[in-house]
Amino acid sequence: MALQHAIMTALLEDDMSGFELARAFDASLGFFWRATHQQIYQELKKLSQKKLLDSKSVPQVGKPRKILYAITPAGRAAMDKWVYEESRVQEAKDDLFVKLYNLSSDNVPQLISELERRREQVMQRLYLYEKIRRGHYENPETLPIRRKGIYLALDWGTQHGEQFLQWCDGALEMLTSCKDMPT
Amino acid sequence: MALQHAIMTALLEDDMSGFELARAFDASLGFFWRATHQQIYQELKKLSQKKLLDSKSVPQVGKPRKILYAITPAGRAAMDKWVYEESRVQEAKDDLFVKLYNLSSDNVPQLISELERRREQVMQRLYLYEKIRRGHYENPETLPIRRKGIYLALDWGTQHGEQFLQWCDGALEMLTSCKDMPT
DNA sequence: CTTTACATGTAACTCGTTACATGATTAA
DNA sequence: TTAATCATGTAACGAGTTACATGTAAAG
Repeated sequence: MALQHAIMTALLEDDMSGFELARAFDASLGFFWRATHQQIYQELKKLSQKKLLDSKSVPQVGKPRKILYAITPAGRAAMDKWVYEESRVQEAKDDLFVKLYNLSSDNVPQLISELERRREQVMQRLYLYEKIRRGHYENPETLPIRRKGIYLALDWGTQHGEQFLQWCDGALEMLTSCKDMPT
Repeated sequence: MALQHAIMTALLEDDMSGFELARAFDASLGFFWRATHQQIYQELKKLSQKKLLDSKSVPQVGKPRKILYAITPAGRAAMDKWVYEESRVQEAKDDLFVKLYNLSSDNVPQLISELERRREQVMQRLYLYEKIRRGHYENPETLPIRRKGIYLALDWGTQHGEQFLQWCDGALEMLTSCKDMPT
């Protein structure tokens, strides 16, 4: 049920529409909890029904009307409570490693290209993190406390990405040597 | 649909019952794709229906009967095909970082203890990896190719865990200084 | 006689994905 | 008039979780 909490997290900063939330997820929170717009719209509806969010239709000039959501006092209380609760352990789910369990002389080239693809994706993500860091998190010690939390999350993302690249290089080396001298 | 593939991966090595599979997941494959016994039993049934697995009831002495599953030629073919397919990007889903986005002077102590809890869990996992490595993967270069893949997966797990510990220490330091001098 | 390990399941529910559907406004 | 951006949804399905249910056999 963390998507609901991720949505409310974003709404603590600013009132937003479903569409704006979807963009906000793409730009930041979604690094740690991905969501499609469909799911966001559904969860917004549920949160409204539970009175954790208020909604109002806002007409716009030159654009279709949007539905703005704002967190209610009950919503804030629910968030405070949630942060206090113990979260369950992160779930390990990644095809890539299951595929590695299936490594054979036949599929080495396939796994090499899969790793190269992942490597490229992770590098792109790292560029993005670097851009955000330079733009908003140059001096972490001087940030207000809320921003420090975000900084720490992004810092994890950065280190995690760098670690992946490092591992990936070693893995590619090993796989390449498998390909060259198959047994 | 990767749980089905993870199950077949395990069955490539050995015929197993649902119960044995659940244990195998706890001991190794589950590091990368967690599953409960309920889900495993359900997926085994589906895989049997699709003729990717054969099942037979095996009586045992001193224990209840078990249902042994074996991968069929069609199952092997499906696995080969799956490894060849492009896997979708890994899904980022972790409460912890969403909670960090909610950092405030009120919940700093809570997040500190959450991090300490995680740190402990990761250390335990690292001990386990280390034990496995010493037992079975001392000389990765000399392993048969399939085992090299598993080695690489475990190696990723190890590096990933170590990276987390490192990040965690930095994060705890920052959070502790927040607690000491609140603004 | 009680606990632990072995062994297999069902039902209800929530979460997440994919495909489909609609429509306004602006710029080329 | 066509494409791009903004904006909100529904329906069907598949994946995953939680709670519940049942029973055998060994060991203490």
